[in-house]
Amino acid sequence: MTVTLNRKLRQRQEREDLILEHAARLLARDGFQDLNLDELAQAVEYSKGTLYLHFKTKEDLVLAVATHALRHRADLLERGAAYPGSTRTRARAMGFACCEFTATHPEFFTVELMLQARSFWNRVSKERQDDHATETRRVWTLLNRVVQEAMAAGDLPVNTPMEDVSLSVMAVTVGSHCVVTQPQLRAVCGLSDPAAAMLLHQERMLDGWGWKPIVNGRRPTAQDRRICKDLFPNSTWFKA
Amino acid sequence: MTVTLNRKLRQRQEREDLILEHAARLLARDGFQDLNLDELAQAVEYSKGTLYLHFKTKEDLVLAVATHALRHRADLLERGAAYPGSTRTRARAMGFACCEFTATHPEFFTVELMLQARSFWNRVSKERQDDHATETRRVWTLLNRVVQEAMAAGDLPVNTPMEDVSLSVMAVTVGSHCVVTQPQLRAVCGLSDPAAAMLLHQERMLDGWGWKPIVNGRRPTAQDRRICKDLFPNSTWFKA
DNA sequence: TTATATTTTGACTCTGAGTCAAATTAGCTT
DNA sequence: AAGCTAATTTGACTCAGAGTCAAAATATAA
Repeated sequence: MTVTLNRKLRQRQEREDLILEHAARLLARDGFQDLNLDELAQAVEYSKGTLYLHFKTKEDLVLAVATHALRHRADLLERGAAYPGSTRTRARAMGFACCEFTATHPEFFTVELMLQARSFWNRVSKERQDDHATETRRVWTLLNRVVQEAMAAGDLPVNTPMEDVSLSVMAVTVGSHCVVTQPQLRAVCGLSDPAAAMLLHQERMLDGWGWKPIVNGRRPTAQDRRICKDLFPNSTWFKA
Repeated sequence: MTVTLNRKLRQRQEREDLILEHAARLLARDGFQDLNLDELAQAVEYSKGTLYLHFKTKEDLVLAVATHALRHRADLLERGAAYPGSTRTRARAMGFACCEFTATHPEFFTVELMLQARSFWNRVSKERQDDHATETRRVWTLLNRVVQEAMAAGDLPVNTPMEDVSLSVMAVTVGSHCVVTQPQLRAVCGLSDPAAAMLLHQERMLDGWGWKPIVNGRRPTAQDRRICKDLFPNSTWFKA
């Protein structure tokens, strides 16, 4: 009885994961607009009707993909935040976590930008909204904690507005991705490595808040290599 | 003969401007997805067919709106860049220009984010692509020039990578808007004034590059008020 | 094996972008 | 002004794809 019910729930969850996995792949390839639910149904070998047993709308499905990715992002950031060393070292480790994340979830930022649209949130179920809010809060809390600790450790001026620091780091992260990804702009400026640009901008932002730097020079690559090796041994994006 | 032709071209341009004006309004209200071309046709009192005499696709139309806004943005930034004073003062004036711009063109950043999508650029005419590239280049050149001058004036360390500075400023600008506009995040962090957040993050980014600040304190509002009064006398967003 | 409940399906509806043959309007000529 | 032709404008139509739901398929119970 309950055994059967459990198995069913598990199977349902497995199917949902399968859908999300393929959806993420197609999103990365085609973007939101060109994501075709008939094609997705074909890919997962279920009917379109079945997709709608899991998700209220296309937007709902895509939000689920985003939240799934965001959860992974929070996980990576947690690993970064736990790296031994000064607060600035940990901040950098979190920067690397962002790089690792963008490499493993190329669909995320594309989708993240959809989340701006009022119309998007109107078409989304309450539960998935809450799920997304939960993961957002996780990331937010994580950032705030490190900023807090930096102030406590004297690595950041006391009375620095904690929330502004966190917000600015988030802003520069998503913004770097936007800017570096935009085709028109890439044509104009020399196309730099997205991961490197994101890291660089994050570092300058932290400097801007007066966060005590790791070293005075600009290229402490020895430590960088170590962090990457320790935290993300399979990373492909790290250019030493 | 030529007189007639000129009049026709002028009327065509006027009609296009009318369409763009209404499209911008509807975009700000509804976003890209919910912008309805039947409704737009009704609003401008022309048929849908006529819209398609001007624009290849919905994306083409929206890109035209974006480019129109971007041109205005470049104009405002030019005014900011020409403000008398140190390079840092001018940089701040350009920050105010961004605020003025977001206030007057609320549709822009919404649309700007569409420009990430591969599918978007596939559906757009070559000419409008070029128009957009031109204005993008204007903004880019403007930023680079100020950065260059800052280095020449000794306000920025020599050998600062000019393009990285410009890119980071663009990133933090668009990123701030993204982050502050996203509903989920606004719920999590205290909702701050978007214009203020954007300015603050820009300033910290410039500090991060070691751009010599205007004063050492955090609130040089007397000069701020003067800049705003001089450049954007009708601005509604400035909170002194 | 049959009856009933649950799950899955894909043909269908409906919306809205994009098209194009027909209607309208403007320009020219007598 | 009337008639003719070219240019312009139109809106009913097509088509793609999101979302629905009655019917088919499958699982469970008796």
